[in-house]
Amino acid sequence: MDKIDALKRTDIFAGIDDSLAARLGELAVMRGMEKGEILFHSGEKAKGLFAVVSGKVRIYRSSPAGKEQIIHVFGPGRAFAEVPMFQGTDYPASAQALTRGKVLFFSRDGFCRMIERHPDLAMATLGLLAGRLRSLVSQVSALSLKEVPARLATYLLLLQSSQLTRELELDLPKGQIAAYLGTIQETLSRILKKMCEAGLIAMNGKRITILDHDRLALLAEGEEQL
Amino acid sequence: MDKIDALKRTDIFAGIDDSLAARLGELAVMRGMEKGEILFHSGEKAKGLFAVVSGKVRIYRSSPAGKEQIIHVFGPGRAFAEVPMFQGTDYPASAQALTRGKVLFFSRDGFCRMIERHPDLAMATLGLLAGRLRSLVSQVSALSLKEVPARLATYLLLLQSSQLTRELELDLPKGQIAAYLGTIQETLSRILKKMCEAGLIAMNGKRITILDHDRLALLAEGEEQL
DNA sequence: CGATACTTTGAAGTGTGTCAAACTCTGTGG
DNA sequence: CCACAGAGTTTGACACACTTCAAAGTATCG
Repeated sequence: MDKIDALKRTDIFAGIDDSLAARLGELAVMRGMEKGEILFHSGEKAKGLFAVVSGKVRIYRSSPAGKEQIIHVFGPGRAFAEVPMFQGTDYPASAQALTRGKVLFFSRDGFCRMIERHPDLAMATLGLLAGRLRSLVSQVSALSLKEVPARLATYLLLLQSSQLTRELELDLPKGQIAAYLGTIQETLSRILKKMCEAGLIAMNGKRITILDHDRLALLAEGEEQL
Repeated sequence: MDKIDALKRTDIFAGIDDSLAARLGELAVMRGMEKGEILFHSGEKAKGLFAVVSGKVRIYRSSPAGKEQIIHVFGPGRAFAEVPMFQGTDYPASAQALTRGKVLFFSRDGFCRMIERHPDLAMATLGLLAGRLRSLVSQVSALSLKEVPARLATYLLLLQSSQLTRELELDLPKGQIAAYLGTIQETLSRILKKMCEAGLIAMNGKRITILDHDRLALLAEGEEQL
């Protein structure tokens, strides 16, 4: 896939006009990534902005003790590392490839100059940041207000909402999902088991079927317990 | 309450500087809403951004079958419809006033025009959102990676960094601080006591003195325990 | 000075993390 | 095709940080 095509498929640059796309294309560098590869570390000086072309990238932070909290997981078409473009200069979190794939890279200076000159690009970026802000706010409240079962229920319902059926396939290994939910594999495993026993879901490896959508929603709201 | 005041109390524009606030203030329109009033319908083209000044607004979607799903309920200070506003897309959900109240409205056209005329407004708003994202990222990771003592230590050091002396005054009732740290009054109280006993701080009501800055910093990093 | 809000302290209960081990699945190479 | 390695997953026993519940103590303000 060529660069211009790829960048038109990203959330930030969707809908831009051709001449601008061409110029951004000159700016962009396509690069491959291997599974497990670190794209940047938290605290490092930001060199630029990324957009996923193929594969998956996780944005996370780790504690000295080695525990990790996943902040986001981005798939094709999603841009990341925008924050240091506009505030501060170092990455607030680390990025690692979850799979083999490709990313587009835009250097910081070039991108900033583009934004200043093109108001609609600025608007698109504002939209992107506003969306991120929203998801982080709900992540914060979930982490501090809800217990793991409620967070898991929310996650399952979110995954399912993008499906047509009552089935869903976990898009990440369970350990990664646990890290996203702010917990660990073992706890996740136990809670999934409880959910099965309670008749809320059925599980078969990575495939999960929602059996009782309403009670799962109650659980997600914290109005009911497991 | 006047417009400038109100917009400074909103989540997205909190911490905005005065000149920017003044310019946004020109753009903003304060309007009343009656209980039950529909502010916009899902699928409508986004005309702008709202922020609740007083009262409550619910964001909901209704299915073809007539069933309604409430997605959010927003109270004073919360902005909504930012994403579609910045992206120029349709409203993905509907908004209805749950109570009598007031909202601030920022029209998309006006905002766009202002951005075109003042590119620095775009950069400033981007910087604002980016800064909030940065702090939210830290909050998310702190909640799951650090224990309460470490979060509290971080908070104290943050408060103190804006002071000239080693003393600091708690800006919120302790119950509120506890909520911010993702815990409860009682726990906070106990940990403060422990910190006193360990000689890290001295406490006198709402006034706290940092006695051992270095060890507090180690605690905040999770490198040491209480 | 009394009422209300805030804070502190104690005892008991619980969700979740830790450690350790067994188990399953997948793909690889002999 | 089987055996093996390695990652991912599940399970159990145990420890502990934190919450809950309850009550007493302390500020603050009319």
